[in-house]
Amino acid sequence: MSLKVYNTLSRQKEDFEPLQAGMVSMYVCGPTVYDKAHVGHAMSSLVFDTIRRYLEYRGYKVKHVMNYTDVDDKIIVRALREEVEFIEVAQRYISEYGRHIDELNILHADVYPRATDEIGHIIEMVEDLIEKGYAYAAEGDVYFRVEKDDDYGKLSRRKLEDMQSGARIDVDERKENPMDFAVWKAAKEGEPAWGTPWGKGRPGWHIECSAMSLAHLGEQMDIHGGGNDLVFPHHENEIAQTESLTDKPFAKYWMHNGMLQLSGEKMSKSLGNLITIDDFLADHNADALRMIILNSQYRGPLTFNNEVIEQAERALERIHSAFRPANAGAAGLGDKAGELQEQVEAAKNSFVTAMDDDFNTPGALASIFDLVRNINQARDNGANEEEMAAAQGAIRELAGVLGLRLAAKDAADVDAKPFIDLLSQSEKELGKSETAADLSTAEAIDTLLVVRQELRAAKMWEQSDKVRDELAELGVVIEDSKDGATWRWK
RNA sequence: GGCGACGUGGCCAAGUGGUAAGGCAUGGGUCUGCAAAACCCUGAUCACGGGUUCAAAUCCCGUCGUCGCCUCCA
Repeated sequence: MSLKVYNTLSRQKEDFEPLQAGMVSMYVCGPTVYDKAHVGHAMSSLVFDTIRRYLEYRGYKVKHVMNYTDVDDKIIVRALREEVEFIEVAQRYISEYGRHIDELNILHADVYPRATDEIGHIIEMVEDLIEKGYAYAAEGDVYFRVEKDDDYGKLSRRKLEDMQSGARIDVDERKENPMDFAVWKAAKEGEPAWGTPWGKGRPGWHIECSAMSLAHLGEQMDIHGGGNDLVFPHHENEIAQTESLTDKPFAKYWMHNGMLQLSGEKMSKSLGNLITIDDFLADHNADALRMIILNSQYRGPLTFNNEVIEQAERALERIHSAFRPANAGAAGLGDKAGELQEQVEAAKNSFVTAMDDDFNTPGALASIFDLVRNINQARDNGANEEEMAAAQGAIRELAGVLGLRLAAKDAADVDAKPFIDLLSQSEKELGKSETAADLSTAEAIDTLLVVRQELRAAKMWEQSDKVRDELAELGVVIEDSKDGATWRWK
């Protein structure tokens, strides 16, 4: 069993062998913080969180770095519009993204470097590039000299000639080659700027990641990740800059997640067809978003729409069904308990096999669903709590590797009043004296079930169904069985 | 125009040479006063056309379609 990882650089799945045995360094390009983050950003963070979790499950010690781009044109534009300092805009959205990371159950990176905190490193790097002839200053801007870089284009598989002929960019007279890109930008009046030997200015977009990864992970790293829209020019340029200086392969494995598709198009700020993370979480659980992402292979495009959200929520309910308690009076599986244990082993093995194949999360989910079925079958066959516990623990463990919380709603977080009202109403109809009004939510629901049972015993179907219907409106599902009724949160 | 990815049952989606995982939905059944859940059963030859092979969804060529990048972008 060995882990295979698809490397954008080679366009092939390769055996995963980190530079240092047992250790993995991983740098993921984070957002440019000029606006609210959308579910596409979340997808990237969730994909690499899952990769990290699995690497850790496989026993690797992972050093995870995710940067924030906190100075760029769009941030500056926004700050001017709001009449605040650019850093204020950046800080606002960095704080917000940090909150999303927790809401989405994404493990914290070891470092969250920000461009403006590392200007010193960046300037040093630009100086080095100029000194070695890989970059040149022109009226305060500094450009990378692509023709000096023999293998420029190797990541995105482009040739300089092809790009020049089809390029939609304006030819800048100051560039030696139209494809030369800025590593440093001269500041215009009123823009944030830092002093350098070639004038006041700010970093180009690509140089920050090079400088920060160099500072935090060294000259080489194992995994460099991001959305596949970053392959060119961002990552291509990072490679050009960094390898020109170090003369060593920058990242061993380049990993890119596919784009989330909303109504057939990439969700992006410029297209204006985005759903923010806040929008999504206002109506749905974080597990639902993760489920959608896990259901497809990370490299491919991801269909995102209301139907898919609904399907993911139903699929989660299915996983939750494995955690329902044993049937009342379960006799136990006895000799047959071994079968469930074998099924647990089988599920774990197929989970690892799937994940080892370039993080095939849909396959991993299939293993979990198979085990869910096995548990439910065992319950139907009379398994007791103890017999189900190990299998349920395995579901929790494997789902946890995928970052699913599977948290049950806690009755203590729900206001008891509507349930108590419903209870006294029902008791009135039954002609009973009313129960004390200081019940907890859970107690009120338990008592409602008792009352409903009395109504049913009296064949007062209309009234008993009303209790069920009204509880359903409050989010409580009642399930009858021959051993009595149980309830759960929908 | 250049580069790249993709097209699998109603929907989402694995599978990249030996006759197609999983989830959602549908229909039937068990259970049930009814319902819900769970469980059982139920359906695809893999965009289209050629070719290679004993054998292809899986390799090659072509066609059509969708999408991404080439400009800021997860």
